[in-house]
Amino acid sequence: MTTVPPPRRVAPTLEAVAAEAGVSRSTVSRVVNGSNQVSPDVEAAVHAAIERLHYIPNRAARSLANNQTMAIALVIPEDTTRFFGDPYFAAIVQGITRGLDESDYVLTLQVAQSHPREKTMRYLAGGNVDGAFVVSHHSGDLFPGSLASSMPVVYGGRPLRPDDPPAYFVDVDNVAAAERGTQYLINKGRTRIATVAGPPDMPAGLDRAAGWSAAMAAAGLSTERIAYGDFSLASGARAMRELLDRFPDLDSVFVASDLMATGAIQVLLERGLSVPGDVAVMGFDDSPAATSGTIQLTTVHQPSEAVGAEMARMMLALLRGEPVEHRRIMETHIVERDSA
Amino acid sequence: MTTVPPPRRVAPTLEAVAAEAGVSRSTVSRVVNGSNQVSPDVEAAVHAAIERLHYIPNRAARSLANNQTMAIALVIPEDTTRFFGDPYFAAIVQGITRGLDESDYVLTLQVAQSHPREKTMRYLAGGNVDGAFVVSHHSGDLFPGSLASSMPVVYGGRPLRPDDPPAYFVDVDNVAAAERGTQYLINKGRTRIATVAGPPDMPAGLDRAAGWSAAMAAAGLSTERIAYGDFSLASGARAMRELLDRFPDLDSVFVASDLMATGAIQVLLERGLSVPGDVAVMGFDDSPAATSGTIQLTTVHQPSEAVGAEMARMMLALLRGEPVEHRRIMETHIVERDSA
DNA sequence: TTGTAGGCGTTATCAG
DNA sequence: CTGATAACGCCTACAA
Repeated sequence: MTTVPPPRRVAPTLEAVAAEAGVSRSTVSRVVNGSNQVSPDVEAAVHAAIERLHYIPNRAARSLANNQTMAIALVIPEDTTRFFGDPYFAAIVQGITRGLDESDYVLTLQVAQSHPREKTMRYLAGGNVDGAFVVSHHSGDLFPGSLASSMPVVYGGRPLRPDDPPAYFVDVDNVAAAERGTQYLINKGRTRIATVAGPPDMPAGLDRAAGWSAAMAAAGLSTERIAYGDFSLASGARAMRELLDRFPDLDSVFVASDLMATGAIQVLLERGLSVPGDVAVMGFDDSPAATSGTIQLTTVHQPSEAVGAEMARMMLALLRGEPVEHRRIMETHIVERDSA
Repeated sequence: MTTVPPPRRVAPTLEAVAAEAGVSRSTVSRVVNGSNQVSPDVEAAVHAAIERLHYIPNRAARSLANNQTMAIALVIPEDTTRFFGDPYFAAIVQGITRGLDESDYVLTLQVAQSHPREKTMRYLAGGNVDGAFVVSHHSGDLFPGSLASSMPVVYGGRPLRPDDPPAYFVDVDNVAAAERGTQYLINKGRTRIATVAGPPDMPAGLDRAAGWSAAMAAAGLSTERIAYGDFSLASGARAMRELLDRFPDLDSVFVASDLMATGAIQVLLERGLSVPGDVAVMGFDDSPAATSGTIQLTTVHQPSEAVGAEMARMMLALLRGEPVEHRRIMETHIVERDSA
């Protein structure tokens, strides 16, 4: 049982440093902000004083004075558990924080669960951040363009809604990547290639299904063997069962995520089918899930953490007022392992 | 290619609202802060003005004036990917955000990767937050007591270091919970019960192993069948293999996390052993991982999200200056499913 | 019950 | 190159 001490801090201020160094506040402010208009000796003296007093600038005062919060929101429009259940997002967040490390910006977490999203909007609209990252399974269905007009917004993954006004985002070319993944299966001589697709209301789900479809069509193969999951392991298993029941003749499957692929493989083995012998399976992501199962996944690698880092870079540039291209597409490639 | 508009906001201020409502700033401030010293009609008028102008208080100004940041740090002393790879943490974060929802506090994410943790410390020491949540696999190995003396700190999970000064934390009784889980196996008639323990440098790993050990000893059973993992799925598989190699006679295994249990089961099945027939397996967590595999896990349930919510409640109380007990222990119970 | 006046710690504009 | 001197938007005695 203890009560916290009264809040008022006793941190040294600019003023104190100025006194200590025998100069004016303005001068201290200048050296703190790295102005080059200060004579070397004065600068040294100030630095010494700062050191001695352990001075750290007060963020609130700074914000108030120059109207910048030095904070960026990380908006997650859904349940954290679900969100982070997908290693892809964890990696993106990792990349974002890494990308912001060098800067003075701080990340504030905004979990906008369905209902109280109003609080989030008020927070953002209240000018409490200088920009926002939006990353989600259903990116774009939630954030009015009004937001983007008041501050830089960078999306992780292509927003679902039509591009008006054009949004900033970084993503991979899911269509092309899926096409290539499917082509790999075709090259291996597979012909009855099924797919476990992601939800049709998410860009990644949509695009990967489209890529599979395109590759199949181009090869003159049937595109009827399709089932949907929601990117979770369990849904992958479910979809695989459905596929097996409806198309017992399938000889391979292109799965839209490693997590789902893991579930699919479990079902395959459970039914006594060999992988890749009877059924080859191709994943997507190259997340930790790809190598944590019994069978190492052959999969389409996408640089998730790099996507996050790129988002950070984009945001920083936007914040500096530099011109920035709206979309940044990262490279993917196939990682050959044991499942196909 | 677009450049962002100049940053300066044009948000209405207290002043503007005052003018609009025909009162003074103080009065507006009072109604905004819910003072009861305002006559109903004036209050109504002010509210109307606020509504009309879409006024939102400026956080920086407020912070500056009353020396509170209304922000709480969420400190994660490690790789996000690894951190969120464990559903337990995702759930805790979920609980924290939920618990903070009603309040005006905001969460700032501090990923203190090994090296630049200094930045984090400076940030915290700089008075940029009013408190800090610390949640990690290795909680406690990193944060000097100095931090706790300058602001409320609430840990998720018992800190590893001796309790001086006593830290605030919420956790479950891992020893007792593990004991009960092991006892369940004993009650089922198992006798050669192995364990896949967590890392010995984490409280949860330590305590659960101790619980298993205690239950075994109390029943006069051998405590030699032990292997260690790091709470990841892959490590669970690895440990299970080791166990099988060293103790081919084992008839069950108490695993310190569902994720590891999932890996263990994969290995068991792979080796042609039936679960729970040949080997019963008991998990720990009751996370989504418990029900996402082929075999539904019997496991020790711990209320992860509630832990987070409780952390938030504790923090809020601390921030209000209310007396708060240092440790809050949440209940666990066994969930019977198919693996044991 | 309401208004006045300072101050919170910085930055920015202008003289010197 | 350096130092006054206003803001920045809000809170809070103190007065009225």
